[in-house]
Amino acid sequence: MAGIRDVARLAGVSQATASRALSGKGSVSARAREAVAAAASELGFVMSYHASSLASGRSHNIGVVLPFVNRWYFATLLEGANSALMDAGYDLTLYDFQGDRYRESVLGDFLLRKRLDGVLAVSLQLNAHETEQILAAGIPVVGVGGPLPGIPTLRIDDVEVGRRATNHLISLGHSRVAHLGGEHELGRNFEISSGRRAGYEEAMAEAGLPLREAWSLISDYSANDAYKETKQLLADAEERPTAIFCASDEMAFGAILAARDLGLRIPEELSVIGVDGHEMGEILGLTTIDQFPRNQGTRAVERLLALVQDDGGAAGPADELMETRLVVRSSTSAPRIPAGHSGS
Amino acid sequence: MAGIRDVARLAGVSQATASRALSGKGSVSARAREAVAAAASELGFVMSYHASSLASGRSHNIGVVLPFVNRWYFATLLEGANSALMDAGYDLTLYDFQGDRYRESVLGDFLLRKRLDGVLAVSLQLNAHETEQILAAGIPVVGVGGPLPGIPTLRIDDVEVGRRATNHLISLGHSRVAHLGGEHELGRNFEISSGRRAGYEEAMAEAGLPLREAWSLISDYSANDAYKETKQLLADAEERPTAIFCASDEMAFGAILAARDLGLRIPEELSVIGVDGHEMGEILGLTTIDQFPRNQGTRAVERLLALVQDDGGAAGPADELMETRLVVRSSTSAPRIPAGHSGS
DNA sequence: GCCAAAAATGGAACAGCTTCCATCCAGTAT
DNA sequence: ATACTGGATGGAAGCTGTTCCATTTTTGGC
Repeated sequence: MAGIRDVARLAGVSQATASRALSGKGSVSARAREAVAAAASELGFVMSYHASSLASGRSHNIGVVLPFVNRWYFATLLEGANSALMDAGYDLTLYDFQGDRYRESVLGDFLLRKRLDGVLAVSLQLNAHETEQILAAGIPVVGVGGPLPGIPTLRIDDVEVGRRATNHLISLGHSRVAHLGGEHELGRNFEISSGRRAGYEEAMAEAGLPLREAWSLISDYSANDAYKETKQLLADAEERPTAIFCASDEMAFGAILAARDLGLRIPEELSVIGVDGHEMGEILGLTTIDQFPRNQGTRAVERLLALVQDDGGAAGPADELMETRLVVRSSTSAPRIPAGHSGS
Repeated sequence: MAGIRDVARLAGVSQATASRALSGKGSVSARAREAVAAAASELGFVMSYHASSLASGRSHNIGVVLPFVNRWYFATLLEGANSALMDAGYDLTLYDFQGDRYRESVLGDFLLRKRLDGVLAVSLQLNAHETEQILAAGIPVVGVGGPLPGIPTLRIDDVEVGRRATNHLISLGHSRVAHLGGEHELGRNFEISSGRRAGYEEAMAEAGLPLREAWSLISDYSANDAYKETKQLLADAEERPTAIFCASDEMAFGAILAARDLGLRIPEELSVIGVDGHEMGEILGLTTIDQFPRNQGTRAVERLLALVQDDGGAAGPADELMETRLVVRSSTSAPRIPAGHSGS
C-alpha cells in the first residue's frame, strides 16, 4: 500500500508539500500540485482515514441519532441528511435507538468515543445528565424536533400544526373532532406529541367546541396501533366523531383503513387529516400537513456542518422553525352524515 | 484530555501493560488490570478511536450499503443489522445510494478509504469492475440479495418465492393471474425482480395457464407506482385478471387501494398476494410471503463479523438461503366473480 | 528445592498523516 | 541596488495507541 511518503518521493517533493497538495490547505505551486496528483494516481494512493483523523483531529464523520429508522418520517429525514453529508464528503454513522433499546449504550458509550465531528439528534428528549454528558464531549450537536436545552434545534411549530389541522376540520363544519396522538412517555419525543395535542385542544376551545375524554386517543405512531384505536373509537355510532386529526400520516392510514373496515365512507362519514407528507397519502387521498422531512434532514446537516467547520463560531438562531404546508386532498370534507344515522 | 500514558503512569505500570489491560488482549495480572481500570476511571479516560484504529488496523466500524433507506424492506433489514452491530460493539456507517444518485461516489470514494472493517452490501448488483474494486480494497464483504460473484451472499430463493406465491393463487382456483414486479434495470436488484418473475412464469406454465403480456407489469417497488399500474391493469373489465402477485408488500398495498378505488371487492373480485412481511399487511389483511428482513440483517452481520474476526478464515456457505413463510390472510380467496360480470 | 514452561512486563518501534516553524526565493516598493 | 513581503517548501515533532521482542517473574511438576 502506497503511503503519502511514496507519493511525495515519486513527485519529487517533501511529504509536507504532498500533504498540502492533496488536502488543498496551505499554499502549493501549481507545478507541485500537479506532480503530486500524478504520482498519487499512478500509485493508486488512498489516504489512510485513521492516520489523517488522528493527526488532524477531524474525522469527516457525523453521527445521526434517532429513535426509529423504520418509520417514514425518520427514514425520510435520514435520507435528506445522507444526501447533504454525501455531498459534503462526510460519512454518516447511524445510531438507531430502536425505541429505547439502545438508548443507554448510544448515549453512554458510542457517542463519547470521540470519533465524530458532530452529532445530529433527531426527536431526542435528553435529561439534564445526558445533555451535560454530550456537551462535555465537546462536539457540536444539532437537534431536530426539540427543543433540547443548550443545543441549537430545528423544529416545526407543533402547537401550530395541531391548531391548523384542527381548524381545517372545524372550518369545514366539524364539531365532533377526535385526536389520535403519540405517546406521552418522557424520554421520547414528548414535546412533539404534546405540542400537537395542545394545538388541537386550543383550536377546539377557541371554537367553543367540547373536548371529550373518549375522543383523545394515544397510540405508538404506528398504523397498526392507530387502526385498533380508531376501530374502538368508531364502534359506537352514537358517540362517533365526524372527524379525526392524526398526529402522523401513518396513524392516519390506520384510521382510514379502520373506518373503511367498519363500512364508513371517507370523507362523508369521517374526515381524516394527518401530519407528515407521506407519499402514500396521495393514493389514499389523505389530507395532511406536510412537514418536508427530507428538507429537515438536509437543513439540519447544513447547520451542523457550519458549526463543525466554523469551529464553534456563530451558530445561527438557537431555535429554527421549519416550514409546513397544509395539503388538502379527499379525506376531508364537510360532515355529511348519511340518512339513517342520527346526529349528535 | 487524559491519554493512555497518563493512565499507565497513575496505575504505576508501563504503557504497554495499560494497553493490554484496557483491551483485554494479552496477559495482564489481576492486580495490574485493576490498577489500570481504577486509574482510567479516575481520569475519565476515553480511548482515542483514531489512534487505536491506526495502530491496530481495526476500526470496529462496518459499512452498510443499500439502495434506499426509505423502503420498508431496507429499513427493516437495517434495523436488524443495527441491532447486531450494537450488540457486538461496532459502529454502523450508512451508505444510502438513493436509487443510483450516490452509487458512484459510494463505490468509488467512500468505500475505499480503508476505514471500515467490513461491508454489508444489500441488494447491490455490481459489475465486474466494481466487484474487483471492492475486493481489491481487501475488506470482507457480505451481500444480501445477490448473488454477487466472489462474495458470500445471503438471499432468499426468489424463484421459489415467485412460484409459491403464484401457486397459492392457482391452488385457490385462479387462472387469470397477473404479476406486478420490479424494475429490470441492471445495476439494481435485477436478480430479485427477475427471480420472482421467473417463478411466476414457471408456476403458470406448469399449471398450463396462459401468460399475457398485459398481465405482466413493472413498477419501481413503490405503492404509488403500483397503484397506477394496477388501475390501468384493472380498467378493462373483460381483460381483467382475478388475482395479482406483487413482488413486494408495498406494491400490494398500492394494488389493493387501486382495486378498492375501482369498486372491486377484495378478495371476491381480486385476490392480492405480496412479498415481505410488512406490519401494515395485518390491517389490510394482506396475504404475503414473509421474508423476515430484520432477521436477514442480523444474520448478515453475524456472517460478516465472523469474516472480520476470523481474519479471512472459513466463510460458511458462499450462498446462504434464508427462510420465508407464506402468511395467508384475507386478501386471497377462490375467485368469486359477482353476478353481472362476464367471465373469461 | 530445581528447572522448564508460561505468564507478566517494559522499552521502543511503529501506524500514516498534519502542521508548526524556519528557510528560501521571487517579486515589488523605494 | 536594497530591503521588504508573502508564497512555497522541507524538516521534524506531533497525534495516541498497539504490538513485537526481550527480559523478568511465576507457576507447576518431580
